[in-house]
Amino acid sequence: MAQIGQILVDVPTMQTNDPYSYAIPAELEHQVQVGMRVIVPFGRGHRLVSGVVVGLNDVTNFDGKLKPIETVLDLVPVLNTELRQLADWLANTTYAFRITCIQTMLPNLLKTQPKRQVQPTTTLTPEEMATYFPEGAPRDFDATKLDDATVAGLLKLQRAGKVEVVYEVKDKAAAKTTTGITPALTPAKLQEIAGEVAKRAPKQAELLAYLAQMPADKVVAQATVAKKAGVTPAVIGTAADKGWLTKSTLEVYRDPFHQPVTPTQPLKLNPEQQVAVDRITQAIDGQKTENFLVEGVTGSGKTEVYLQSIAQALQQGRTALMLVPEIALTPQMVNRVKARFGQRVAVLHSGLSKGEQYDEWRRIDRGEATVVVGARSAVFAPVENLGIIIMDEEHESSYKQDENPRYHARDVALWRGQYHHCPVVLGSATPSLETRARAAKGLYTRLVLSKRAKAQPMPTVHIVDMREQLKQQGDSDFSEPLMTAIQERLDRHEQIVLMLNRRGYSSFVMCRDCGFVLKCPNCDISLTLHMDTHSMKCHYCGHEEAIPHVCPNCHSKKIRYYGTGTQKVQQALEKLLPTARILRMDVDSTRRKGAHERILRQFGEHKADILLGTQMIAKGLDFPNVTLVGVLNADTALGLPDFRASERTFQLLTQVSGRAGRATKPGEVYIQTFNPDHYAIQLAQSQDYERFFVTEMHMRHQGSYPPYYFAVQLTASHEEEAVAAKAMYQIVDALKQGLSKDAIVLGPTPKAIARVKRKYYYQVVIKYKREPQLRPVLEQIRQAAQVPARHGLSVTIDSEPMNFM
DNA sequence: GGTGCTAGCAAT
DNA sequence: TTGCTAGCACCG
Repeated sequence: MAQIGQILVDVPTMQTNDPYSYAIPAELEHQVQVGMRVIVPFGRGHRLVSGVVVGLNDVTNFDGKLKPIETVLDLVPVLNTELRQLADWLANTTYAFRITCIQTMLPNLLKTQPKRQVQPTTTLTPEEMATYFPEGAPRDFDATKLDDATVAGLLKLQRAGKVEVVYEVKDKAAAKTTTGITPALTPAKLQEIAGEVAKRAPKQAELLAYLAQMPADKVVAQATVAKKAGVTPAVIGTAADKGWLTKSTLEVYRDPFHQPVTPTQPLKLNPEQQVAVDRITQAIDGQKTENFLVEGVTGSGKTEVYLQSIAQALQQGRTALMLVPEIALTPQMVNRVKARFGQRVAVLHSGLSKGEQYDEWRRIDRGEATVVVGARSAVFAPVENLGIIIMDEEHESSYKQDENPRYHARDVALWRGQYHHCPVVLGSATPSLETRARAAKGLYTRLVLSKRAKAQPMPTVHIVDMREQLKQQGDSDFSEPLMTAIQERLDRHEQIVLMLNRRGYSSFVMCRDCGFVLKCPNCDISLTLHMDTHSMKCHYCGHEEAIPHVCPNCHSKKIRYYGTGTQKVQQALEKLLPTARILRMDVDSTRRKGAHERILRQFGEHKADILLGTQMIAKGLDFPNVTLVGVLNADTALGLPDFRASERTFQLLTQVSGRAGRATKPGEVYIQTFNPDHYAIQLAQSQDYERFFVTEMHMRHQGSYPPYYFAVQLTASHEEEAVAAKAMYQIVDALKQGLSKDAIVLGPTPKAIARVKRKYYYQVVIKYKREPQLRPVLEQIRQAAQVPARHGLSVTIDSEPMNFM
């Protein structure tokens, strides 16, 4: 039996990025296994922290005295070999701490919560009690939440030995339980007693009869027994007292799916779909790590290809993982998978409560669910024996996490595909340039679905030149052609989707006399007007203040609103079309849990004529009665200083256009723009992805951008601008010394939004093709950033960033 | 991330 | 000389 455990402690620092050795006490010898969470003492005090066992052995090269493991938190390992290896790989490629990677992979409830408290060791004076323990002892001791005087006072008492600090590590993992029932006697005996009590206690007799036919080794929930036997829990209680049955604690799963779904059968495939399914299933059968790009126009039946490929994997006795963007994880999508695979499906996404997430995770971990559908973090689902991994809407930027570890789910999916020798299928109507370029190089097998499955025509796309509109009819959010088209649909009782592109655009307050714009006191951006709360809000830090009536700068009363928010558009639209029923969907109207689904359901039931929303309406919606899509401002994102601006605009316009005319009725799209000649808009009109790809690749080549170059972004932030800037200049020096002449180092520059949450941001972008020294140089920068991190300077490294701004 | 050690400094 | 604070290495 192993004497020593290698533990990764839950302290995210450079020095603790390698495991520490701990002694395994005799009583835990048979409990501790690799992959389990433990609690260990750490540091010079008696602080307790949680950790994860990453190795067991009998020797260690640490020659000090080992501390013993305090507690084992798990009965079964929470991380298998694959996920432990994956965590190491992730830490290396994203420059994140190993423990942070592990935490990211586990469901929320498995993250432990350390708690620090203080309690008196001797009798304190009444004054001391009153100042430091007004609510009694022990009390919480969280230095970040207490004022300095209290902290200093308590530390003083501690030095005097009058109080002590105690630690606790709370494990939040809790399975939901219910009372379970098992018969305590043989069926014959139960029947005998039933006969005896039949006259006096008919209910008890009924229960006994039910118990008699229950399988002896099975535990049934009390609620089920009560319902099936037609008795109240009280009767069961009496029966338990008489020794006829035993009660036990039964673990149950919280079921996030309340409505039953009608099962579906595989649909007939068109020739293109058939080829795709054949190629993918070949790879599944051959246990081959072959990666596919399924490039299919909206409505081409990608989902059916996914479902039939999954079916093949299941038939081979293997499992399937399907990733979708969070926003597309609507009941519509989930139901399609559930309808095909029923109880075998587990769903993971942020809409579930933490308890539900944990339960779904355990169903997967125990092999009870063999199909997993989920958003980004579901790529870490503990599925074993994977037969296929699917990533829908592969180009979505939400697959990249924008906090540590800054991983891209696509890379993780490819890693797991290699580990399991199974195909990875990337699907999109508008693949990311990176993916499409890799397919061109032969790294992915490209499968094209060019035809709409139900043979509907593609929608007709019109471009409305808003410069002309401005000259003719003045400043309005609605052009004349769009209004005519809307009116037509209203007359025909058809539905309309209107999209307001919010990226880089919002309504702000400006003074017409002096040009003063109301800005956030913490961040470097203007405040956004919110009519629902009648306030000005900062979208970066959440700062909120009253709407000014007088200009704070020149005291003029001519302070007005500019820009276009969804609320303002809704009001304008209501004025123009008083009879139309309008539903609004944006960050504000969907903040409450379930609001998103409710709005979509209402629209699906035709309880509204117009769905007005931001980007979130562009994805995955399928409403047959929608025959018109209007994009109010196509080009607001084009002006952003980001090399992906064109790609994003093209993708968004193509996607939202796909919402029109999905059934028998033909669809029309109106795109309002001030840049009608821009290639992203022109090619979105002709729905020509290939030409867009070629054009954009040319632009990327010209600018030495991905996918021609790799990119790493480094950011330094500090409350004082000079500190952040200085740190970044030092980093640039280190980069220039360590990297080859071929590496392009851009910056340092202040970020486009230089100040967020009271901190200033400076960044550098490295572009390179081959840079063997990159990793060691970045590791060195990371190491050097440890010390100043104590003084509020944070340095982040983002490999292949999604936002260049 | 938290801690006790150490150096440096001011109050006594 | 003592008391306190800031900076810092270290935690198994």
